[in-house]
Amino acid sequence: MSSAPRTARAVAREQLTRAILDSAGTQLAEVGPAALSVRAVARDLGMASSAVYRYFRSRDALLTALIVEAYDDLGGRVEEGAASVPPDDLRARWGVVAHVVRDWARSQPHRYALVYGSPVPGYAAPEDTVAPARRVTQPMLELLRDAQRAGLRPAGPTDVPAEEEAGLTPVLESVEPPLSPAWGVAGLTAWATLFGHVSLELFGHMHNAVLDQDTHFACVVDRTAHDLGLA
Amino acid sequence: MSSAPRTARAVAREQLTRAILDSAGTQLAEVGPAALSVRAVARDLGMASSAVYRYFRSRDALLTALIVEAYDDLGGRVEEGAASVPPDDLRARWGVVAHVVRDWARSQPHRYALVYGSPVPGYAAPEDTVAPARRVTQPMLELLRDAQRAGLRPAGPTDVPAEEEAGLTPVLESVEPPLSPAWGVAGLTAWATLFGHVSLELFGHMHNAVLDQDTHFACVVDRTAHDLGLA
DNA sequence: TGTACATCAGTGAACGCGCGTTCACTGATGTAC
DNA sequence: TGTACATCAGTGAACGCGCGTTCACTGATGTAC
Repeated sequence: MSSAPRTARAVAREQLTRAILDSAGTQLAEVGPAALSVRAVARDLGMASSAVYRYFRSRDALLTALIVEAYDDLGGRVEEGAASVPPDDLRARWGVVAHVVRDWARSQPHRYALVYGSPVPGYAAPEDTVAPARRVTQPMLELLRDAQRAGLRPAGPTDVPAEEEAGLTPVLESVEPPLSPAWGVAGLTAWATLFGHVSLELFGHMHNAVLDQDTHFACVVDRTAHDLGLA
Repeated sequence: MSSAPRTARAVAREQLTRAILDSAGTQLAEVGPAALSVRAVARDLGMASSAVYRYFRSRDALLTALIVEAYDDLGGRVEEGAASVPPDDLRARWGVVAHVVRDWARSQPHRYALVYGSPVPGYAAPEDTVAPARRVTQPMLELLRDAQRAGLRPAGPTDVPAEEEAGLTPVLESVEPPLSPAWGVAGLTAWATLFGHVSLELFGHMHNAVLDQDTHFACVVDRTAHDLGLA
């Protein structure tokens, strides 16, 4: 149980767990989450289907692991991206975060669809997925907090009804010092724009409308930056 | 073949076609599009599974019919909503359109997911779905055109790069007179915000963030209205 | 109006395939004395 | 260090179930003379 000298069994277990997740990830890209099959994974790895149950308690547990992995992967990249620009260049930070999300989604469309697309029927995501999911949004919230701290103000109306202010409590208090209601609404709107754009593009709704997706996305990011008062 | 005196066969065919679509719609809500099953529909209607093939050439054809029906249903409601307010009250029109989309999505989440959620793996939507899909967006484009005509201007930056202007051609020219590039970018951004918000809410990403969904949506609609220069 | 023929809806069996999960079991790896 | 025992990974058969699609066929409905 000590840390350094891994036992042969533990090493094998770790490797096979990875191999199962990788194979399942490939599956996912081909048949989608609803058709993800324990037997197909086992077949792919040349083992009995029952053996997979030594590693994942059920098909749903395997799906949960894939979801957590996807959030962690994207979350890690967003964190890295946010940290890669000068802390006080908020416009650049927003641009990097937005482009990281879109680039990741485009390079791994099935993983994006797994976490931000339609829910998988009959599957209820357990609590384990909540914390990884937050890794993606937390850097955005910190960006808003820093903008507020810097004395910036979002564009547009700044008067938020009391009812809304109360309803936003979880968002507003997810950073220290807490966000003002106006920043909360502006941030949630920008969040909807970003993920809305990526979903529409990835799911094929822009195909007949916009010819140059990269250029258009840059414009949308610019617009949202203005809306957030960052430029 | 004359119009009034329908033959008994034609009447029966129409009714059974409807019954199949209704049953498939129920299926959809329970197991999702990927698991939609011709045999289950047949079982539900008490007929042989092979009989369904007299009505739909394949499972995919059935899925296509459901998609077309969903777009037509939502599109019709959006059209009605847009027509239900005074033509020159553009702020009200945007509000109605936005709320129609969200209300429809919340009341029929599986149908919303079918058309705006993750693509169904292995299914490629045929050309037949393009026109119905446009029914949803066309009233929004006409709203933008009317705003432009009325001399309004979207908030934020109005200088659009030439590259983007060229890429937006399909959108800009989908109404008469065509939209300016600034209106195109603003409109596409608002579109992304609207559908992004609805997807995030419906797919469970707001659950831990926002307590009062109705109030928050009203705030987002208000923000986008300002962003479009409508209020 | 009645009859002969063509069209169409629906059947049931069949093809070839898939799935998640459990269970008793074998044989290898790890651990404690 | 060597041995006895416990733990664990992996097997293969089984349970009970599902699927899309095709095909030859029956019997009812529609049509043309």
